[in-house]
Amino acid sequence: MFQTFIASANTGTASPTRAGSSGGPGVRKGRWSKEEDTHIRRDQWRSKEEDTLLIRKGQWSEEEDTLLRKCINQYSPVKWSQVPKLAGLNRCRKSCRLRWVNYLDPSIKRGSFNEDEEDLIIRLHKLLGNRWSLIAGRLPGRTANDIKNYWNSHLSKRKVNVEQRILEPIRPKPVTLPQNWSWLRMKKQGEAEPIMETKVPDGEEHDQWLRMINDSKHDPENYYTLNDPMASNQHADFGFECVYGVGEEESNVDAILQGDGLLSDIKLWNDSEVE
DNA sequence: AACGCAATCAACCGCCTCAAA
DNA sequence: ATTTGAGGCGGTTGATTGCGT
Repeated sequence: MFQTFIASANTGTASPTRAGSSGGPGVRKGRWSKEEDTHIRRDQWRSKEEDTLLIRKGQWSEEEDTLLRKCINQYSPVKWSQVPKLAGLNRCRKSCRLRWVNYLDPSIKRGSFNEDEEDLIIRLHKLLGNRWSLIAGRLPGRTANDIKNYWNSHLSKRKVNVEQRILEPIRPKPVTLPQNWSWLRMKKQGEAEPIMETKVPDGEEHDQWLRMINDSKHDPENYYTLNDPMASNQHADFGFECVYGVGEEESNVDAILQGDGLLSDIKLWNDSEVE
């Protein structure tokens, strides 16, 4: 089915113009050409078992896609290390996995990102930085690779803009909140710049907010002191968990997203918006 | 039509973590 | 305690595509 090629025993390379990791004069470097790619060459990701094989690289053919789809559908859940063998593919496990998770998985959403998704990516990137898989986890049907590519090709162009609005990813840290509770202005400790603005919710959402705060009061892990922000004009020292919900980082993010209403009014802002 | 440049994105690379041996 | 294998991740590359000249 695939071309075979006898590799050099020393270098393991399939092309006479290529060498092993040590390289050397006259040796071609950089991306493998299409022509070279028709040869089957070594794969650095491979396991010991795979080491005995000559693994294909480069663009996937329709035939390979079909084999991989068939294999996953038939054997799922399956160990990726077994996929090449089961599928009859001369690809390494990692290549198979990547092809599936980034392209073949039927749950993957194709097409351009809409405004909502874009907005969500910006907000999540502000919170999480370049943790693409976490971000992808909150955009159904989108892969980490797609989001990363989209960020790098589209959103990073607006980086200057974004950076004016977002000073840094939010990290749990104690802050002092001002007396004006119609909105909260949080400041980075020791710095003057406010990093975000949000409104304290009212009505039922306010009750939810207070419950969350009260619950967290009794959590010995919390490092902040707490006053009821709506009950008085006192200052209160908070950790960001207080705003986002107490727990692991992920659940904090969930709190932001699920608590729409509680926190949907999170607003990125620049200096011109500061009172 | 031909060329050059920029943008896009699939795929590769190297590293990390974790579990099992 | 150490080694090994597997899965997963973010960064990067380079082929392809699109667009302007």
